[in-house]
Amino acid sequence: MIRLGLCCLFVDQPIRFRTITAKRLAGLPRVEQLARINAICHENAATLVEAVHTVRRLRIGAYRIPSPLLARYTHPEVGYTLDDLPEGGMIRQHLAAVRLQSRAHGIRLSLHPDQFVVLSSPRRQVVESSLRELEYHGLLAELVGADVINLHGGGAYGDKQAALARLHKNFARLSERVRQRLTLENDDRTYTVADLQPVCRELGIPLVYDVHHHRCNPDGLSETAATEAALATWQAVGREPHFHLSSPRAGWQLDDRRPHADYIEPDDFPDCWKVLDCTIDVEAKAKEKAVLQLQADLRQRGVKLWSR
DNA sequence: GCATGTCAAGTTGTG
DNA sequence: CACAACTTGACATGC
Repeated sequence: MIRLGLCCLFVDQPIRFRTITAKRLAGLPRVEQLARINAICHENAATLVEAVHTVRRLRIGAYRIPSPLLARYTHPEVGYTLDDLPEGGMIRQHLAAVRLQSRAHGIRLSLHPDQFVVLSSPRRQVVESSLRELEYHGLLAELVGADVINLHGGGAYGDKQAALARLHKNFARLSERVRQRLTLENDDRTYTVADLQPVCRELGIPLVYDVHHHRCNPDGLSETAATEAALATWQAVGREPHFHLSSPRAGWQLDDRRPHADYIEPDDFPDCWKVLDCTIDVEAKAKEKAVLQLQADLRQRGVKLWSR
């Protein structure tokens, strides 16, 4: 059975997450900073409850939580912990409600730290801030019950093997709760499935196969072979596979096919995925509308879809 | 009122 | 060598 996932945001549904910049907070006294952060985090946690509820109502089986949910959590100047916030307890309660709701309804939750999180960097500061950011994701994942923290390989710096060796070494510095959730994803410029598979096997972590990135950044593997390679990493840990799908905004024939389209072109859905039991995050600008449209298109083509 | 620019962070590839 | 792309809302500033 196929489970399609929504990534972070909604277009039609009235669900909006809030944020604040560090610069905006910088001039305020600490108490005032924490009050502003508290209001945003509290609202975002309540919004997340609504998001999961809405996803369930729309019969969408997976949801990627926005990383900045707890705004500026790891910022060196204005960072904080939940215990620093006046309503930290309430925020924890909302996040616990998300965990219970997602478990009760079988909705799979994931996180995807952004491009600043790089475990392969030769720069110490970059690695240190990445570790901090990943620990924040680990805390959030534990509180809401997300089983995937998905990361890219990062830069190559002229030597992929050396870079992956650094990633390998830095992985050991992560807490248990991050390590048991971390996954690696092939990207559209540097690391392919062929590059990442050995690292994933060594680390005992799963590989998130993004077929759109594979089409932009090929490695000689067929889509079937890449799918098989990724599947093996999920089977090794006894968990449901997780893939990514998107369609190019400007068509496959143009130079730059990396930007994502509003919707998924059904023909871009790999045939070899149609019979799998797996989660597929839909990366499309039209967000929940694109997920619902693809569900309808796949159903029409006889694909069995998750629905409850 | 509306358009525009800025905001923590990394890296690659283009012009 | 500078800068756009990945990506999005909040707010300040200027017209």
